Amino acid sequence: MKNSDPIPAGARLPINAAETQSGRSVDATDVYAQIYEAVLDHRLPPGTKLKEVPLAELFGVTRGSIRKAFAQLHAMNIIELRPNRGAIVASPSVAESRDLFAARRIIESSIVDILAREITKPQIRRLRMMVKQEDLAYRRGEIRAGLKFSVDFHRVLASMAGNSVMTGVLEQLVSRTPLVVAAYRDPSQPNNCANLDHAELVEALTAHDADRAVKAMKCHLCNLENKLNFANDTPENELAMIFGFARSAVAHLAKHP
Amino acid sequence: MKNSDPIPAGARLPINAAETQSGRSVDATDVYAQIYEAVLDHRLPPGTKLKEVPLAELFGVTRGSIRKAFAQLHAMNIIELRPNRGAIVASPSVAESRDLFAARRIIESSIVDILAREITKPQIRRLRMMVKQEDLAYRRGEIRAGLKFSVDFHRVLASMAGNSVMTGVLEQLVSRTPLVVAAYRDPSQPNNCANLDHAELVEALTAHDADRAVKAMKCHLCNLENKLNFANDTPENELAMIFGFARSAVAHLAKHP
DNA sequence: ATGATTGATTTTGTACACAATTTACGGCAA
DNA sequence: TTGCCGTAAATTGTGTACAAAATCAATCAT
Repeated sequence: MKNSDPIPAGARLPINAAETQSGRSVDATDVYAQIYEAVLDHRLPPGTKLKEVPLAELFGVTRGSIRKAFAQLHAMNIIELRPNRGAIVASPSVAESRDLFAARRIIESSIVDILAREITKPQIRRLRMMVKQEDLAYRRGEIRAGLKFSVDFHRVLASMAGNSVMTGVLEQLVSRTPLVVAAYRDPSQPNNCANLDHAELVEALTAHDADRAVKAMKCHLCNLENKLNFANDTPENELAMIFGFARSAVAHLAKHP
Repeated sequence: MKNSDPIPAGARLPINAAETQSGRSVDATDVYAQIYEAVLDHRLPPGTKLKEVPLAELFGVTRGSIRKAFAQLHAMNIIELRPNRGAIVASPSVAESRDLFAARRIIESSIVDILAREITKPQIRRLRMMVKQEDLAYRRGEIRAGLKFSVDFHRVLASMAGNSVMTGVLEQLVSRTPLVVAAYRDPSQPNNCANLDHAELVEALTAHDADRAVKAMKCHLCNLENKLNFANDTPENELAMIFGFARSAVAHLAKHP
């Protein structure tokens, strides 16, 4: 075992080499999507080193494509790019994580405020359907699928407000959120991500009650944030928890195993 | 004249080759900054084609560095990257431009709302100084410098609110704004960018009057937007203006001369 | 043991060359 | 003229090789 794999075993990316039987070839965009998905459902925890050559071989592409994907992931704040030291999955600080939720509260409040006034019947139907799908997934125990529906709910909400710039902004914030959850998830909490909150929000929108919708959104985001455990400054760091104090100095020992 | 230059003559980038006498070498980050600045003060109008080889020679770097800078500029929505067809300075549509201003109203309103409550004396001093500098620049006729101060005022405001994520979001929106102005500027309007609005905003913040500050910010952004001429769908297109109708069909003829 | 140093190995950064694609140009026919 | 090809030039895309840097491991001194 001379070349220890940077990607945790048992948390493999779901790629069977590249362009094997499927015929479709893999490019930088696909690499981006695959890595993003892996981060989304916590198969790549924060701090994981992403080496170019192994990834290139895994996807069956050249290092150039990997680097291009890296650049995009970096632009979305999903990975960190350290000069001459490669890429690692970003591990957002506590402050950054709180800021992220605060930003989402501000932006998504505005979105539902707008939407409550002008939402249409077909849009309501679509939202109801999404909530139902999400619920179904969680009931079935399909946590990954549920999580994706949950995230997409917010994306769709944003796009319905009809402001392309706001949609783009929220896309970035929503993309970063799973990373924060991965970093600070409290194992004692259940992870059926507040599906009831989504339902309540849709009800408020149906009633065209902007205030209620805004309140529902803020509550929802606060609920999400409150489920996290920001006690220790160093995400995914057992040592700090064990010894009851959190220092950056000891943190990196546990982060890069 | 066999190889017509894509960069308009007389609108040259302000680079004297690269690493000539200065000693400091030029890399992708510098390229990014230079191109961004050129877009900021309208030396590179929307639609301008950015060819890799000429730029690489101009900056004295390899094409790779140019491409890296392109990727970053693309992530900030400053240039458009068309597969196999190179990069052009983005020309935001009317809808996108309006959305941008709407987004800024929402986000910057929240920022000043927060800031009005917790702004400190030193922060107020700093803002006053910036307004003064800006004013001075415009009075001297230094439009470029004034514009930069004007933009930085919003950046600093955002950073003072103390939310790093919001700061980053606003950075993107602020960066895109000069592009919209370049695309839809009304030549009949003066371009001393509403310095009085900034002063009023600082007054409101000094009085810790959140409502007044929010109103001032919204007014300011509306003023900026109203100065633009969205009449013709095709930015920088004289033909459409001359003939009194704006069609995409004829637009691209004028956009890529 | 602990810490520093050196050399080997791994990993990232970059230049260059060639392939693929698009664009520009000129001739030819309607 | 106007429109339509076909060729040539220009431009972008990509793989490869090599250079630079950082990491790792073993050794040695404290």
